Amino acid sequence: MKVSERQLERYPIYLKYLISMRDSGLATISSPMIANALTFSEEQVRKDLQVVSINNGKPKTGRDINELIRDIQHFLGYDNAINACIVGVGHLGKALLNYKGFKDFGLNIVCGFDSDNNVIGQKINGLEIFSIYQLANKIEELKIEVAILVTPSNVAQEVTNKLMNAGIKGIWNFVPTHLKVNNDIVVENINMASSFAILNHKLKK
Amino acid sequence: MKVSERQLERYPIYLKYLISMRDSGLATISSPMIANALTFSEEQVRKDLQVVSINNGKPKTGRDINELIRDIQHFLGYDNAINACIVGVGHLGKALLNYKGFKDFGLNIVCGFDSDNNVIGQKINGLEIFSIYQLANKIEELKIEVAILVTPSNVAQEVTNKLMNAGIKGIWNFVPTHLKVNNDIVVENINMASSFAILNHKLKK
DNA sequence: TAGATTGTTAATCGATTAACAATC
DNA sequence: TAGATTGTTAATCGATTAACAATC
Repeated sequence: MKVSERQLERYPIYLKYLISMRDSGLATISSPMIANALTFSEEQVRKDLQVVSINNGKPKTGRDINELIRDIQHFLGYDNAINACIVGVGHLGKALLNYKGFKDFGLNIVCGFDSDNNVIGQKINGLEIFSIYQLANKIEELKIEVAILVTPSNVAQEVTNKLMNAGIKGIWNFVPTHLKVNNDIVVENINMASSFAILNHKLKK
Repeated sequence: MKVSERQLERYPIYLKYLISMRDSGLATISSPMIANALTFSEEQVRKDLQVVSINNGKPKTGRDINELIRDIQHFLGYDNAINACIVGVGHLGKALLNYKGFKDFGLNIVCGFDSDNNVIGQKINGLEIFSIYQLANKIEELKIEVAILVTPSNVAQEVTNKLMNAGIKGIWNFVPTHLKVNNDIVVENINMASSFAILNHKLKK
């Protein structure tokens, strides 16, 4: 079963909503109800949920909400956490080191890296900051698969090259720079400028 | 001329690349060259650039790089800055208050808001933090159009309601919660869980 | 001139929406 | 039973890619 990226993006949104509904005491939920709450179409919700659900829904009642939550979490791999590091301990890097939400989606931050001697050796939120020269060692030792890239733009590609040499598998790139990587490396971008372009465009009409 | 959201997301990516090429001394650039650098298809690049360009490209040479930069910046509204505020001065809120990159894309952060008396009245990066009770006043006084929402999840909707009452026009939502808003309010989400779902999915196959 | 790149029009591809019989 | 919701199959919609004549 193949899923599109748009579709993948929707599952965490379903999940958040379903958890809040469960916490407010709901036991079952229907696609039209979810669709209405999240302003998706009900056909889309039904299709999306079919893809991840082990059991069928029941006509007239919908789906068991706990089962659905479990199925989505499993599908998204939340029960199989990935170790990650923060690369670049500036304002945003520090904020991400302190962010509590990552473990909710199976992302386990184990340390940070920086090139600045003033931060190397420090602990932030209990996580040690290592020198960029220790990348290869620590990635292997701590079984780090993903680097969360939050360096200044001008060094992003150079650091990316180091990460590739150090054996990283994926890069979650918060830097507004297009990274060139080997084609066995997975890159996913958080691009604030792109997101804001949509907001701004909608505002101006 | 209508543009899709996917397309809008690409323009800031073009822009970053074009500026770096200009800074390295290039005067003109062709669609195939851009396509190759950013791993887009050349047809797509050509179509995208046609939409925003005032002048046509020249067969065999391509487009004037400065003109192209100007056209994209104008199309994205970067020459018509929008005032915004940070709502919620936690780790991420502080990082965004300190972030230098916003003004590059026409976003002018003018202040922050929080409910915690320990931060109200402080200045971060020269920007004053006001009480959430001053929302309506300050939004009018400082001509704030956009709120950058970085509160805890559990108060996001409640704060959103306050923002709507205070006359906000757009919300850039960094909180992983689906916001219910009046349909004259523009919402754009930065959803880290959604982005990570894509990364994780690609990693696991 | 030859050839790379352009702009435009047509074809393909993929995702969303609609339709509808099945069923709890 | 009646009716809401399901799963599935077909239709539509929109975006990307391909084709190709025009041109610097």
